[in-house]
Amino acid sequence: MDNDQVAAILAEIGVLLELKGENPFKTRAYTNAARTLETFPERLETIVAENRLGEIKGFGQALQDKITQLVTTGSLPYYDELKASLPPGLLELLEVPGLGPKKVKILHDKLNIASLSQLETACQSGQVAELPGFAAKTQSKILDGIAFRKKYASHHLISLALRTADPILDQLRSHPDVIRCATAGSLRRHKEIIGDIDFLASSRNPTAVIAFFTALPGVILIHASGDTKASVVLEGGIQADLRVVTDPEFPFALAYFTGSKEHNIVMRQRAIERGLRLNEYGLFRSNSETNDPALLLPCATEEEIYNQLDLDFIPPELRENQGEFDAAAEHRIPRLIEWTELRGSLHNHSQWSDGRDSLNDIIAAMIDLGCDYWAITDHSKSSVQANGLQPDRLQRQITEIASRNRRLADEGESFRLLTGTEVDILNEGRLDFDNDLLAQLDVVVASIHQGFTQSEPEITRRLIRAAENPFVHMLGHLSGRLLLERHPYKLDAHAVIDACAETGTWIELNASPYRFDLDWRLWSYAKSRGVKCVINCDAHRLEHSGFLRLGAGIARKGWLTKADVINTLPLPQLKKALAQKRA
DNA sequence: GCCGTTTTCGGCCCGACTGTTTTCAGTCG
Repeated sequence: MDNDQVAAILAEIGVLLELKGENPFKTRAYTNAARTLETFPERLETIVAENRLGEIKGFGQALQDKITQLVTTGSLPYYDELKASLPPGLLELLEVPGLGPKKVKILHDKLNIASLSQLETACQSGQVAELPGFAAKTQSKILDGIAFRKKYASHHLISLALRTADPILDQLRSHPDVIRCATAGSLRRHKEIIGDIDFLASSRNPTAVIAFFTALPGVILIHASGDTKASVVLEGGIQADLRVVTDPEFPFALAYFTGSKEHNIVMRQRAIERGLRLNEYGLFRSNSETNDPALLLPCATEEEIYNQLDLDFIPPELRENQGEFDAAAEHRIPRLIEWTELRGSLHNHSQWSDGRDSLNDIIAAMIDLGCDYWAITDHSKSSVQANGLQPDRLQRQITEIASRNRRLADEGESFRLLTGTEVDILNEGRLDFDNDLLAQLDVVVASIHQGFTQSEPEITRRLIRAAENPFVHMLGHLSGRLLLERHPYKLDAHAVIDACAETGTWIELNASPYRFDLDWRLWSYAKSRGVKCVINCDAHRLEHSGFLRLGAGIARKGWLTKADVINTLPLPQLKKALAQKRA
């Protein structure tokens, strides 16, 4: 079993223990261990073989034994027994808003409810309202929650969340009672999938701001509305929370509500170690219970809060408790890449295959955007569904791009189109074009578009063979996932990264918000192996050039700097880098 | 289940809101 599989099982054990009513700190130990493994840079197989599990913080004897069993035997009787002791439907009950482990346990113990449909029936017949701790209001809230769940997704792509949040942010900022306003939470941390949108505002009149927010035209449902906090559902089904604080409290609240939860826990612990108390209202001297203003250490910005805790500023994208505290304490937080440092994209499509736009339109738009170059990497012949190019059409496209570039040169324009292909990786790792043809192209991206159901060793081998081809510059969308739609195919990403390191092959960070592939959690491993990143739009229409910005956000989450990303290079240096593998 | 120079037990982040309660438990973030 690999890291992800073990992490998934530990996370499920955490939830199952919660449902059993176990000690919450025990359940947290499993949840924390799962989280650690999700982003752990080394392969568990290696760690177990070298008997180093105990060196990982939070991995005590019990967890070490269980993980070792999972990695070496592929199964864990403790988990199987735990799972068998509870009906599988209980897990989905937890997804109903307002239902936590305690209430689910009561529903199961008293009414033998073990699925969403059973819960719906019991609510409709009024049985749920009779239970201790439940009443009419809870019952109808559960019914609303089940109906809502049928109608809307609970998770959303960051691109949709940004489109939803930006206009609301503008409206809040224009309200006369709002002093400062920002988004926080997973949106500010630039997670690829967003559960809800968190807004934070400072004001002397929170009631007015809350009233304004809950009355916005996009609000279709109000979950909760108090003096300083409101929770609503917006059109499209995204939940949005607003918290209103005083202006001096704003930086503390911004840090607090940006999270992540795991990051905040460490922040609080650091405060306690220094005889301080940190919460969303401030950083206070002494451990007294009250938020006494006389004991406040005023901080005008988030950076000052970090400094008070002997840390350098930690950019929101890194606040996942994934090593940022050690780095910040030792002044090792890198200067993360900015999207404006990107000079172009090396994986894009045109109307020659399944893109929408002509070469001329692409040239005009990308010059307008300020790019130095833009590679046209249309699909290869086997991608019939995407109108992939036969070799003769690709030859014609090479000629046409050359003539466009001559015209650009004549006009004194420095922008250039680059020729290229997104060549299919076929079975056994053969490529869809001959090396003779690939050798004529500026940029070769190799990607898998078929044979998704092959075994992990087969797919891993295909990708490694593609990396070994001297004409392949980079591997495209490595895992093949489509966020919220399609799981990645099975592959050993660490082994492929190792092969890229050995062959000098780059890995794409596909910046389409449906992909963000390679996942940000794997970039620190890739970086540690010296593998370079290319942030590509995989543009199929002009507006997809906006993905550069989103992709840079994901690269920042992966701790990448300008030097780690190939397409920050100006054209002459890029051409040298492209020639390097072939030489 | 984890952790530890106040160490093998007794802690483990903390506050807002809701609903069901006659003072608080559960959920959420």
